[in-house]
Amino acid sequence: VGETPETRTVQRDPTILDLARAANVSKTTASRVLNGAPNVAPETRARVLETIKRIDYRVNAAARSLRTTRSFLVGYLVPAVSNDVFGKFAEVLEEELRRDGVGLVIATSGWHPEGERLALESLRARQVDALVLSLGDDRGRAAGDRLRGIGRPLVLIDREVEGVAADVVLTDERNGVKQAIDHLASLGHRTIGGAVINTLVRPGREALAGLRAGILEHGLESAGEVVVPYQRVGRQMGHEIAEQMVGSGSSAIVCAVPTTVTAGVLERLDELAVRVPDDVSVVGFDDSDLASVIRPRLTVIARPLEQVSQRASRLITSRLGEPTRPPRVETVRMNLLVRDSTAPPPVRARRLSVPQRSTR
Amino acid sequence: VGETPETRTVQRDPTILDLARAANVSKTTASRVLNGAPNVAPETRARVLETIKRIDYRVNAAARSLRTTRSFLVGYLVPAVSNDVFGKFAEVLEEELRRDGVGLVIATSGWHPEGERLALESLRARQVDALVLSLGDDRGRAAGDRLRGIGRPLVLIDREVEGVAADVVLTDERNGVKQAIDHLASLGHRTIGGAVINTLVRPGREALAGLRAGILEHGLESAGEVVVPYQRVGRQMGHEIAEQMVGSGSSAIVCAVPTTVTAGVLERLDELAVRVPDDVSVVGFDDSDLASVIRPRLTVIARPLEQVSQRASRLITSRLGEPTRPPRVETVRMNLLVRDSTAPPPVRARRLSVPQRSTR
DNA sequence: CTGAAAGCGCTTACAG
DNA sequence: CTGAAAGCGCTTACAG
Repeated sequence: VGETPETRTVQRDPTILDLARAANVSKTTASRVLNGAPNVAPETRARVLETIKRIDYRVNAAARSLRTTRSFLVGYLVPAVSNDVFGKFAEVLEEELRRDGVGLVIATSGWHPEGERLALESLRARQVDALVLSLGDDRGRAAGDRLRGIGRPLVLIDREVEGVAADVVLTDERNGVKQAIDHLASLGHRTIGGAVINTLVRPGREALAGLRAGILEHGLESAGEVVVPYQRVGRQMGHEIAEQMVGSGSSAIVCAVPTTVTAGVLERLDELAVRVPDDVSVVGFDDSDLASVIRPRLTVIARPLEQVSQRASRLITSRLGEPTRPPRVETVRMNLLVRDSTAPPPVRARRLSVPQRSTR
Repeated sequence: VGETPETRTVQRDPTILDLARAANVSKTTASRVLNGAPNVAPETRARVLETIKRIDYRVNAAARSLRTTRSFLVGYLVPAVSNDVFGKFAEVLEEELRRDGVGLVIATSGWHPEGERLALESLRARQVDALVLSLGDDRGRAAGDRLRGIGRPLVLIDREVEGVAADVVLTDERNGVKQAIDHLASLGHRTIGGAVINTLVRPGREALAGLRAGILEHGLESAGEVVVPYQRVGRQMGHEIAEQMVGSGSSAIVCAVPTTVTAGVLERLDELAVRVPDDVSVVGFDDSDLASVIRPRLTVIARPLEQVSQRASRLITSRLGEPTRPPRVETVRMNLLVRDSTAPPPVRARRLSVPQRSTR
């Protein structure tokens, strides 16, 4: 009542036209200042900048995107953000991208192929400028076909998909597992069992290869291999691993699996009255909050999680700036962190392995 | 060479005009089908739908946003997504919102006020339709002033900011802590210490109130209160809590703090050769992967994390559909989950408390 | 150094 | 049930 139309229009956010008028310039000049273009007189620039603050102007992201065909959004497809490792990836990725004014949209697959398809679709619909992918399967034909059709820059984390032009950040799990076995062998272990994440993803394949290579190289005996499907990631799976490894007389277990699984292994070993590391040594995988809370303090082979996501973010930035450059593959090393869950094998076990040793 | 211009234009995504032409309708009709408007002839609709599939059309999000002034994006401001609890919130939130075709953009504050300001700013710039906030401080004037200026629907998770019209999902930490104390009192504990998250946030204030009320109600003795600043969330803080509580003769510690802190408490107790639960009982807060991995299995008061984020997502949906409805406040209860970290106090301690009992 | 004008791909009254 | 046209808020050649 009694208000002028102007005062009632307060709700509407100021547009670039409002800004231009308030600063007494054209939209073009206002836009130039907004985008840091060089050809603007210093006083003009200062005046526009001051006006931006005064009227609390911020550019309309949708309009800018429509014009530039860039959404300034990157999507991250991930099995579960609540997972200790993927959560860390997401966190660092977002921090890095934000410096370039790029936002991170997440979509979770829930560890399922169909969920992954849906998540990917939602990210495409969102018209992200690039995608970072922690896929649940990098081997199936479906993965490759689907990815090829996306038409946006792709960064794969620890995955290799054939026939897809993507930038890739790899971790050397093969070497990581080898480090673990070197460590165990030097402690005197002769019979070693291993659990790896499913071989549909590269870390599983590499860890398995490292396991076999290490055992062969040191002339050890394998107490068996367990492959963990994504859908079975959890403590229960760990229980089964523990049972199998104890059953086959392993004095050390390399757990190249998510930490919840390793926690299940320890849990079951404890229930079976098998002491760690006195009776059995355990090596975990990755060093997150989760691992840090487990007792005994876990000896782990750890991916440098921050480094992986930093590299992923840099690959994105460089790719967005130079869309046609050839795909890049970067590899980071894993680190063996020796703590309290590994020790020399018990005397009994050592004795048992002696005859085998001399047989060779 | 020799290609027609058409074949070279393959890169460009089809627009609604391409769709309309291919389906032999107008842009208007195409748009109607896209948005499920009712007034389209069944055959027309079928034809357009078929064409959408055939040419793999998907609507340009930026253009749609520009027209509708909706970005179909919700922002989640959070101290750290790698945190077990916030990660879970983010995950469920994304799953729920996706059903409504809404994406989730995250921004992390790194537990710092300045980081929070920046994160909030980046979310605003992203022009999200609504914001979900896990703030680091819901008391300071800054929080309220900043939030009031946002001009977008707000959902606060476990926070209360005065003078801000926001929908809110609360957890009843006061009652949760009371449940823990009831439990401890019924086990025979007479001297109880407590640690709570900082009182700049509601859970800290409520937990502290619950702690005091419970101790008073049962006529117990307080072994002291420790308040944990956000910046000090970590195991080291837990060490200090353990030392203080042991020093003041507490036979039970209520840890209404992030699980990493509680893990630090257990760690230090172990180093001090104080057994849990034989010498001291410990109650943790929240039940995540982190808590599930700690030994002894933690008795906890737990927020129903999925429920909290589901409610948050529903509040958003309803708010977006009905922007002017009055703000809603919903409260969920905490659950006491009794496991292995709580037991009757040691006999010595029980004896000590007897005289006090009879003195009353 | 500055500005007028076109156009990005949609949605939505409006008219029929 | 269908379509022509306007316009959302920007950026970017183009001209001066």
